[in-house]
Amino acid sequence: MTVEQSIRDALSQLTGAEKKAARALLAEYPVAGLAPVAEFAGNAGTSAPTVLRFVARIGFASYPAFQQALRRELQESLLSPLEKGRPEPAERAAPPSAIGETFERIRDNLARTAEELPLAEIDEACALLADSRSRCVVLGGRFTDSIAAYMAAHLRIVRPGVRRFEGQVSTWWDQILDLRAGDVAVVFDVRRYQDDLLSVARGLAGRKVRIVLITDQWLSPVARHARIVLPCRIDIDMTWDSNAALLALAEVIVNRVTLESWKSAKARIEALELAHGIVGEAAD
Amino acid sequence: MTVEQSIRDALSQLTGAEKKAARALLAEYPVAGLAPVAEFAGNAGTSAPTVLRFVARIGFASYPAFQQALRRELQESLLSPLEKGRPEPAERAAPPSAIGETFERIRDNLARTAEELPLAEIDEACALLADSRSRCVVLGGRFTDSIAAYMAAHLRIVRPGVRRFEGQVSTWWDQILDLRAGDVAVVFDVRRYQDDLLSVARGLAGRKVRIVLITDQWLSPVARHARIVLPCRIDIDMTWDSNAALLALAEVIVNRVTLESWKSAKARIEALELAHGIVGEAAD
DNA sequence: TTTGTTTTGAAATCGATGTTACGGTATCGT
DNA sequence: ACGATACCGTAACATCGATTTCAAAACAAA
Repeated sequence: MTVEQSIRDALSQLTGAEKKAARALLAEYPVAGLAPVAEFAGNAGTSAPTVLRFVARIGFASYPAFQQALRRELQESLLSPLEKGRPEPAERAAPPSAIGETFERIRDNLARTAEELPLAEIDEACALLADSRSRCVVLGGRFTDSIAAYMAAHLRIVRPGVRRFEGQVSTWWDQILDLRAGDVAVVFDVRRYQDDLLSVARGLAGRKVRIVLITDQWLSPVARHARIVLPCRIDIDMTWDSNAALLALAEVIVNRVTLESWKSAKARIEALELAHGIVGEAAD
Repeated sequence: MTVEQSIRDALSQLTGAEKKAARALLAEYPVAGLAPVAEFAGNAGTSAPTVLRFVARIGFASYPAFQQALRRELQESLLSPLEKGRPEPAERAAPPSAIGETFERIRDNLARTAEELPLAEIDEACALLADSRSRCVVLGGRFTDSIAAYMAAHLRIVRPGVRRFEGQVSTWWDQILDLRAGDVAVVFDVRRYQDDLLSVARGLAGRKVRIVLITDQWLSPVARHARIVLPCRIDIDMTWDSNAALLALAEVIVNRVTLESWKSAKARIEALELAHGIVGEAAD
């Protein structure tokens, strides 16, 4: 039994502040534990006594004993460079929990989606999006709107001319007027297909806007007007569908587009980092 | 200049007993140096003062300083070799099915996340969220804000009193005043941690609001103020991180909460279906 | 061998670190 | 709202470990 496992096992029985210590250690395993207690505690945002109670709880007689165990483990793992950290999922006793199962289903959806997705279509979609001469709008339905937002937030950084349709549907029509033939629209729509999306899509198609549709396996009616259709698996047999595959697909596309238009993308990313980014770095 | 190199450079100028120390360290690098001086000296077959002279000779002010350097180095080398600063996508081989591979990585993240997530913590988080007496706010950072929105859109249906913090950060402070002790906040924050989120979290904690933090494996600083911390894998070794695991986790939680508070949830869902839903069905 | 120099470890010192005791505070149940 | 319980961090304490001193040992040169 490795120390890491002991911690994960005991985690649920730990008190609040002890959990802080546990998390800090797991986040920087095992180095965090090799520091003096005070430093460890500071890192974890708690006090030294709590850290000591924590190591006692996971079964060590003293802090030095705990550190020795860490060193010992570390030495062994360094000897077999093959190791590379990941424990065999087999040896991990995963009690068949509802939660694990749900995750499993979501992963399955991802796998099937990846299998079934027409690669050529994705390529074409990425090519369309990488062409920075055209404008680009992103929109989605009731729940998928968030995913549209996520994608737009990234795309906007990579290339110019990205807009998102949000809020009142009626205002969308005004914005459609700004679009020209050859522009690109990314539409998210999954079951409980919304007919306002459909009519907007019709409007877009009317203005010769190319539509990239990201939908479910049953295909939104928007497909009729779409240049490219990318179906994802969303069913997980629970109250709510899972849109994780849509998000993953959006991420794949964003990364791909970033690569394809790296030259301009890089410049934009750096400019934005300067104006916006550094702020977050200091936190710690 | 790594410590190991310093040693090799200095090796020739060391005295006999000091060389013993150097050899012992190189033989079990860097673990040997993480032990207390006496142990190190014993291992090397020499005495503590010699080890100290050795450490001084290779340029450290003290033994603790030397150990700190070792830990620092170790931590960096352990950070999955990927992590070190983002490589230029150009130099990255983007062979045939880059797309399939990316999907693969995202799925891997989901798998590891599911493995490493503390189930008990999720249970507790769900219990908090299923308690409809408390109010509940959802918020996220630059990119994760969309995921917050997604989660809020679902939660809002399942239970009453769900708010989302969006738009101008300054307006959040007003809304915090509406919250009472025992209310719940779901905070999404991943690397490039934003310090406005941190300060808001601090504010929330000050008002005794329970914070459920969904973050990455390196833990947002918000963790200090969080009641529950759920770390997800986000690294896929590309320009952009993948937040798919966060979304999946949000979905898992939403489904779980829906089940737990099914009685009230069912009524609300049906009511909303009537007011809002049927519209989309006909389209096709 | 003897002398002067360098190197080394035993022992003493000093400081830091782990540990414990205690009082305040939050949390939960009544 | 109130009291009981558990939890947590401050502060005092004790121990261990890093550092320094110094004298003996090893070595080199005469």
